Amino acid sequence: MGMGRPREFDADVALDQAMEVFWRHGYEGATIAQLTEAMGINPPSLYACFGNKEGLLKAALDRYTKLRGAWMDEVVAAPTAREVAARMLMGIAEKQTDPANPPGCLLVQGGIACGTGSENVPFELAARRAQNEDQLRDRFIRAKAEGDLKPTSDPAALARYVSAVSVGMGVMASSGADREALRQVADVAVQAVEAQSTDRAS
Amino acid sequence: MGMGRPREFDADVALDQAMEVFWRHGYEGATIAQLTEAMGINPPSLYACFGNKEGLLKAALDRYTKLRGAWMDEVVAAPTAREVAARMLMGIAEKQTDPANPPGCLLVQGGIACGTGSENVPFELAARRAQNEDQLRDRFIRAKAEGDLKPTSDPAALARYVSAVSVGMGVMASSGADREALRQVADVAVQAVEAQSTDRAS
DNA sequence: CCAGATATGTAGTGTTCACTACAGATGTGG
DNA sequence: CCACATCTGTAGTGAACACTACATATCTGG
Repeated sequence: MGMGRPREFDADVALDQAMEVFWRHGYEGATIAQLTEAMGINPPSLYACFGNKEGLLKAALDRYTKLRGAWMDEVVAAPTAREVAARMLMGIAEKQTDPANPPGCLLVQGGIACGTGSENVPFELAARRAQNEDQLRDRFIRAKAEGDLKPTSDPAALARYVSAVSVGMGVMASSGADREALRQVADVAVQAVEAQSTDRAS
Repeated sequence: MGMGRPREFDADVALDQAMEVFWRHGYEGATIAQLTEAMGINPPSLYACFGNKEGLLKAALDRYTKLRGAWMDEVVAAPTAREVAARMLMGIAEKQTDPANPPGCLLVQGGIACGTGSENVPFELAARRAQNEDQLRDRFIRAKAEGDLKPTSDPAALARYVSAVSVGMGVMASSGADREALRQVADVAVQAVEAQSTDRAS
């Protein structure tokens, strides 16, 4: 029994192109024709490899979060909660206005509200955003235990806050806000985390 | 020359129903069939009254911002910048989890990314969000002039920040965050505005 | 070189979409 | 009661959609 004809395209390269299309047009706004053209393949190859349109989105999301995982690790490796928030939000200001990608964040642009039949697309995106929030929360729990955050602070609320600001910045970026505007937002936002921090010399 | 047969439905009532459909499914996810059913009319009535699907969206957005205008006036009527931000964000926590409406904000859920042919829908929504931001900015400019905000503060950046947090909270609400979770985010967010405020006894 | 297995390109499939032609209904002005 | 204008319901329109049948091509194992 042979192993069949080998695939003629690189799935990861194709996913990078698909990511861009979903990023720019959203799940429902992206058509199979646009996706296949960007990926450089024909519909049967797409369906053989990813199952269907939603399967392709999930694969693209997997790749997206995998690519961003290393960066998130750097973010939570910062020495203080304040610095974690600063790295996170300043990094987001950069990334969401990187001309190499569509503006904003795929986990938001992908689809916040969808039509009947695609209801779980928003859930899928929300779940991936929640992963980042959980990572922040765990880091802030540690910061509180270390005395870096005040005893009265709520690490889960802080993580949710930073996550909310990130999402808001992404929407702004997608509607034309430039890098400097986002940096200013990040700068203000960090001050709330600072207000929850202790005054220990760093 | 007669005036023709009178309309059998109330345009505002119909718009309220259309708003809800756009809010829940987004512009592209909402179908004419869903809209006409919710509005209790047939397609020809819809097109005669609103032109096309995009015209209906604009009319629904007009009604949405009109209904919310009174509330925004109350928000900026607060005595201090801090109180403005608190009213705004706490009010948003309430509104975006009001079971009478779909979760989140129509100006975001309506469509952040759209397919080819609907490119100006995201622009349209962004323009309406910018109106709120401008209103906040003007209020913060006044607060700075009054000595309520520090001389080093940037009213435009503060307004952009509050707007970003609002949007982020809306996305969270749409993905299931409950009222208490949003209140906590608002609570943290206000502290950044507080950090930009002077210490005058209020 | 053959059999089995998987990938590819062409050319569709049925369905759903936004939108409308048309005929009948209901109003106003004379 | 009539001419005219606007609305309403029925029943579609062509286009675009996600997805696929099928013949052909390219691999492995024997």
